[in-house]
Amino acid sequence: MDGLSDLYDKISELAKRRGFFWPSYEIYGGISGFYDLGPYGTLLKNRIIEKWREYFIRRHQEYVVEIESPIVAPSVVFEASGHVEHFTDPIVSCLKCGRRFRADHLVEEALGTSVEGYSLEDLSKVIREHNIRCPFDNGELGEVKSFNLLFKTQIGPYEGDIGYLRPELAQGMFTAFKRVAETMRNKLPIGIAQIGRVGRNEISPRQAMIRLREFTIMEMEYFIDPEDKDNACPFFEEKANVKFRIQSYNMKLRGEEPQWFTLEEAVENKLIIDKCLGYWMVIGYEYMGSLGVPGSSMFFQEKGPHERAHYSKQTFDQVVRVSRWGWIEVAGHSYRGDYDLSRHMLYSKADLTVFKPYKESITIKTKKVRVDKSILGKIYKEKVYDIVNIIQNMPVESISEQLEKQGYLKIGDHHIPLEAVKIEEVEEKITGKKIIPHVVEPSFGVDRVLYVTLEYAYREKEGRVILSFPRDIAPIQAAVFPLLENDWDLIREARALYKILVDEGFQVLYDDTGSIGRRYARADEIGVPAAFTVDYRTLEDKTVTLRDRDTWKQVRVKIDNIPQALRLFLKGARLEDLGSPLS
RNA sequence: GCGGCGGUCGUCUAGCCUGGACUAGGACGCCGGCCUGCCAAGCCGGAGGUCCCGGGUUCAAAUCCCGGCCGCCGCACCA
Repeated sequence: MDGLSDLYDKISELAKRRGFFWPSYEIYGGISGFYDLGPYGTLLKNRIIEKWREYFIRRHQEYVVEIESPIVAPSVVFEASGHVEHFTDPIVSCLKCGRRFRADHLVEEALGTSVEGYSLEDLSKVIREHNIRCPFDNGELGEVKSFNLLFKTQIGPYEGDIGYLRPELAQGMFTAFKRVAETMRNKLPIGIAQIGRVGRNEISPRQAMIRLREFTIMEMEYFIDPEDKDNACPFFEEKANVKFRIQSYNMKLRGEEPQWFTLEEAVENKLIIDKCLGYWMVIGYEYMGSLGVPGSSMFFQEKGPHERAHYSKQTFDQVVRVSRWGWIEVAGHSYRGDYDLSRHMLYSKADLTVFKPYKESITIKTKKVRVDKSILGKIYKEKVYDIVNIIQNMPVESISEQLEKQGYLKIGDHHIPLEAVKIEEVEEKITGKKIIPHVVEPSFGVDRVLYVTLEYAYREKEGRVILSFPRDIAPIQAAVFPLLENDWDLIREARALYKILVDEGFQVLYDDTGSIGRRYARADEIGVPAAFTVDYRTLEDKTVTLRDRDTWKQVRVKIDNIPQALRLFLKGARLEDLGSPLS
C-alpha cells in the first residue's frame, strides 16, 4: 500500500460521497456510535454475509444450521449468561477533575483486599470511610454508580419486566439449543449460526465503523462432545496443513512476533487447546482471505486470562492490519466450554443435555439396599421416612459390613434389625449417558469486516480511485455503456443488454452520460469488476467489449455469451479466456 | 467521562487570528445542451450553503465569548 499510509480519511470521504456508509441521524447533528449503510454499502454487506454463509454454513451443512432469534430478551437470559453481572462496571468519578475509575479496582488497590460481592453502596461507604481519593489529583470521589453496557428496555407496559438488547448473538443459540438439537436428531457435533444485530452501550465509541453501539454480528456456536473430541471436527484433516500466524499469550508477554504454524502444529503444540477451535480459526482465516486480506496482514492473538470474557477458557482475536489503527479485531474465536449451557440449565431448570448412546449398552451389577418398611413401620411409626432416607443415602458397603459384623444397623440410637434391611444384587443396563456439550465460537463483526474489505480493495491508479474488490463480492457486478452519449442505436442496444443481465440475476449499472472514460472511472470507483461497452461494431456483429476493472484490458464477447462469460469472470476466469482480443 | 484540535455547497477546501465591501469564493462532482469512435478531454448553461446547534457581546458575527452536539488524537473504557 505504498503512499497510502492512512486510508481512513480517503475511505470515509469515498464512503460518504458514493454511498457506502455515513454517520446516522446527521440532520439532527448525529449521535456517536451509529452508522447508516448506503446503497452500495448495503449491497457489499450482503455479499460479505453471503460469503460467510458459504464458508461457515453451506460448506458444513451436514452439521451447521442457521437460525434467527430476537434482539430483545427478558432479563433472566442475561442474568443466566452472566452479562448482567459481568457486563456491569462500578464506576466512580473524581469531583475535581471528572476522571472516571473502576470503583472496585480503586478500593482493591488502596486496601489490598478483594471487594468481590460488594454492592454499590458498600463500595461508596468503603471509599468514604477510608478516604480514598482520586489517584490523579487527590480530588474527592463521588458516589459509586453502576455502568452497564447492556441496553436496557421494558417489555410490555409493566415496569418490572426488564428486557435487554442482546450484546452478542450466542444466548439466542443457547436458549434455542434444545429445539435445534432435536431438529438435528440429537447428534453432535451441531453448529448453530446466526447473523443479526446487537447493541452495546459503549462509554465512548469512536473510530467510525470500528466501534459502534449497534452493529451486525455473524456468529456460530459449534457444540461438541467434550469426551469425544476426535470426532468433533470431521473436517479437520482437510485443513490440517493450512498455515496461519498465531501469537500466543506467552509469546506476547515475551514480546515475540506472531509466527506461522500449520493447524496441525498449533493443535499438537497445545497452542490451540481444541481441534475445533483451530479448525474454525482456519475457516475464518480463509474467509477473510476471500475478501481480499492477505495472510501476512492478519494473525490470531491469544487473550490473556484477565483479558478474556467471563465465559471463555481460551480466546483468540483474529486481527487485521488497517492503516490508521494498526491491528484491529475482526473476529473472536472462543472456547466457551459448557459455561453457557450449564448456566441456562441452572436458571431455567431445563435439561439441555444431549443423550449420548454407548456403542454397546453396558450391564453393571450393583448392590442395592431394600428396606422392608412394613417391619420398620411397626417399630418406628412416623420416624420411618427419615430413617429410610438415611439408610438409602449410606454407602452400600458400610451397610453390609455393619450387618455382617454386628447383625444390625445402627442409625443414631436405633438398631435396625437384620431382617428389615436386605442387600440385593441388581443388573442395570446402561445404554448411554447425558452430556453437556462444549462450545466453540467464532464471532465476526460485519461492520469491521466491511471497513477492512474497503481498505484492502482501495487502489489509486493515474490519479483515479479504484476499489479492487475480489470480483465475487463487488456490490455492482457489471456495467453496461453505449460508447457515445447521444447515439440512439447504441443506447437501444446497450439497454437491451442491460435488461438481459438484470433478468439473469446480476446487479448491473447502466450509464450513458459523460465520456466513456468518465464512465469507466465512475464504475472503477465503486468497484464494478466488468464493463461492457456497446460500439458501432456491435450493430454489425453482435459483439461488445468486456473491460477488466483491474487491468483496463478489453476483449470482444458475443452478446449471446455474455451472461455465461460474466458468471465465469466473477468466479475468477481470465479475461483472455472469455473473448477475442481487440484488434 | 477528561484534555488538545477541529466542524463552511454532495465532496475537498479559501475566508476566521486582525468582526464590516461575503450577495460566503474556488476546485471536483452533479444536472441540461453542444461536441466526442474506448479511459475523469473541451465549450456553453444550471442547480446546490440554516457557515454544526443554541445563547451572548456588538451598530454589525462564518469570524469574538459561553454552553451543547458531532468528529479526530491522547487518556480512561472496550465483559
